[in-house]
Amino acid sequence: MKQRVSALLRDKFNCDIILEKPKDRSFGHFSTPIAFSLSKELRKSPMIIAEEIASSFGEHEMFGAVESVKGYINFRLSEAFLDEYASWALSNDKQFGSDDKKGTILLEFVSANPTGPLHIGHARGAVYGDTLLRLGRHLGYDMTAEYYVNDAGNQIDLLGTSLQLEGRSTLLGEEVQWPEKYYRGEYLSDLAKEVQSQFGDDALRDESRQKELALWAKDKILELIINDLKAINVHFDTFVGEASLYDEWDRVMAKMGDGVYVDEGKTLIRSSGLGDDHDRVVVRDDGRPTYLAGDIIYHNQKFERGFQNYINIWGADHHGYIARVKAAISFLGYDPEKLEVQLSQMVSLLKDGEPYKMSKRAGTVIQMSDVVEEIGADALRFMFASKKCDTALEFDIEELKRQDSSNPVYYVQYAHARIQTLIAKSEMSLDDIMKSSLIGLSADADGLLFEALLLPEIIEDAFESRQVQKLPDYLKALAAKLHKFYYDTRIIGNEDEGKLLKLLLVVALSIKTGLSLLGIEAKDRM
RNA sequence: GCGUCCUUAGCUCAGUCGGAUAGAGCAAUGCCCUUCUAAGGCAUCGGUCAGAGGUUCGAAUCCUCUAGGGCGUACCA
Repeated sequence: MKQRVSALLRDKFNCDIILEKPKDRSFGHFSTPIAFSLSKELRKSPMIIAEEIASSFGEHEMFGAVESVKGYINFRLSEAFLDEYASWALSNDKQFGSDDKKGTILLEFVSANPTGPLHIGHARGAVYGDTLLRLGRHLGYDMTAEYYVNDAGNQIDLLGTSLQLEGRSTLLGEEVQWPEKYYRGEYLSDLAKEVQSQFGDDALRDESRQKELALWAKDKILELIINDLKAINVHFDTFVGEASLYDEWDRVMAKMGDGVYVDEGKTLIRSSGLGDDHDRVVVRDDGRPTYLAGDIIYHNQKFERGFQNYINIWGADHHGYIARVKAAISFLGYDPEKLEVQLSQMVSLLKDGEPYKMSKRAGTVIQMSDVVEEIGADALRFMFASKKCDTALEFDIEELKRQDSSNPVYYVQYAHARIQTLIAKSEMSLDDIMKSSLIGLSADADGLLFEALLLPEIIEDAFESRQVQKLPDYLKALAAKLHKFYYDTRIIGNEDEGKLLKLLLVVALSIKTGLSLLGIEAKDRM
C-alpha cells in the first residue's frame, strides 16, 4: 500500500516524499511532514504549504481524504481502495506480501564447529538467519542457505583426544592426564561408548587412531546438529567442509598475488592497510594453515560460485575478523562490499538472577535442544526473532522455562485460532463471506483492516533493513488489535457478519503468513 | 590503550533514512466470563530516553565530549 501511495506522490511531485504512519489513526493512514522542509525554500509557513498541497489532490480514487493539519499532510485511503486490495490478498494468499525481487544471495549462518551439540547462543544466529532466509525468499530473492563445517584444524585434533580420554577414563576406568583444554559432555560419553562397541577398546587407547576417530565423531556430531536445527525448523541447502577446500590452496595463493608474502618461514596476508591492525599469519612456519587460511579459500570458492550478494551471520566475537576476510576478498579480485556480515550479539544467561557462565569445554553449556524441550520450538523462535540481533541479550533461564501462557507466541496464535473458530461457527459459506464488501466499516474495524494490510511493507522493511524483529513486533500489535476488536464486537449474528468475517479473514491471512515467515505454524484451534 | 556494539519504565526489550502526546510484555494494584475460546479485555502505577554540550522550526534518533557495560584486539576456532 505504502509503495502505491509513495509512487503516486513521486509522480506528482517528481521526488521521493517521506511517508509515515501516524500514531493516532484519526490523522489518517499515512502522513508526511514535507511542508516543514519546504517552508524555508518557499518562504512560506508550513501550514499554508500543507494546505495548498492537500487541496491540490481534489478527488482521487485512492484517497478518501487528504487533509492538512498543523503543517502535516494526512492521507486517508479510500474504502474502495482498501476493499479492492483486501479482496485481492484473500484470493491470492500465496502472493500476499511477496514480491519479485531479483538477485542471488548466499546466506551463511550457524556454521558451528562439529565438536558438540548446539548451545543456546547458536540458536540466536540460527533463528535470525533462517528468518532472514524466509523473508528474502518470500520477496523473490534466490537464496541459498549454507553451513560451513570446520572439519580441520586444532579443534578436530582436540575432539579425537577428548574422545579417547573420555573413553579410557569412564569406560576403561583408567587414570588419565587431562590436558588444559578438552571437550566433555554427555554427547561425548555416548560417542565413546559407541567407539568401544563398534571399534573395540584398542581404538580408545591407540593414539595413532585419534584422527580417524575424530573424523568419525565429527560426522556423528554434525548429524546431531542437523537434528537440533530440524527441531526448530531450520534447514540448510548446502554444507561446505573446510578440509575439502585445501586442494585449492596453491591456486588461491597465486590468485592473491601481492596480497600475501612470506616472512621468517610464515605466510602472511597484507591486511594491515585494509582496516586491520596488522598483517595476519595464514600459514605457520611448520606449514600448518591457520583458521584464516580456510576462510580465505572458502570465500574464494563462494565468489567463484558467482552469487550477486553474500550475507554471513557471525557471532559478535568474530567481529574483528571482518576486516581480514574483506582484505582477502579484495586481494582475490572481488568487491568486498558484496559481502555483508551481520553480527549476532552474545546471549548471556542468568540463572535465578545470577550470571550463568557457559563453557563449552567444561561441559556447562546450555544445550539448545534442552531449551527447545522446555519451551518448544515456536516460543524459542519467536523469542529470538523478537530481539534486535545487534544488542546483547540477557535472559533468565528459569524465567524462560516458566513462560507458558504469558508467552507472546501464544498471544499471536490465539488470535488466529479465535478467527478460525468464528469462521467455523458462522453459517455463512466462505464464498458468501468473500462476496461481502468491506465498505462502510466502523473506525475500529477500519483500523484493524489497515493494520492487517500492512504486512507486505513490514516484510520488505524487516528484510531490507535486516531487522527481523519488526515482524514479530508487528504480529503482536496486530494480535492485540484483533483481541480488542473481538472483545468489543459481537461477530456471529451481527448484521454485518459477512463484512466482519471477511475483515477477520484478512487478519488471519496476515498472522498466518507472518508466522510462517518466522518458521512457526499458525494454529486453528487452541 | 585501540577497535567495535551498546546504555530507553522495577525487569526483559521495541521505537533511530530527525516529526504530532516516548511504547509493549513481565512484575504490582483494581475491575470484566448466564455474551462467538478469560491463552482474552479494561483501568491504575511506573520515564531527567546514562550525563553534558552542539546542529534546527523540531532530537530517544544526527555530531562532539564524559561516564558505565559487552565483545574483540592470537601463529584458538
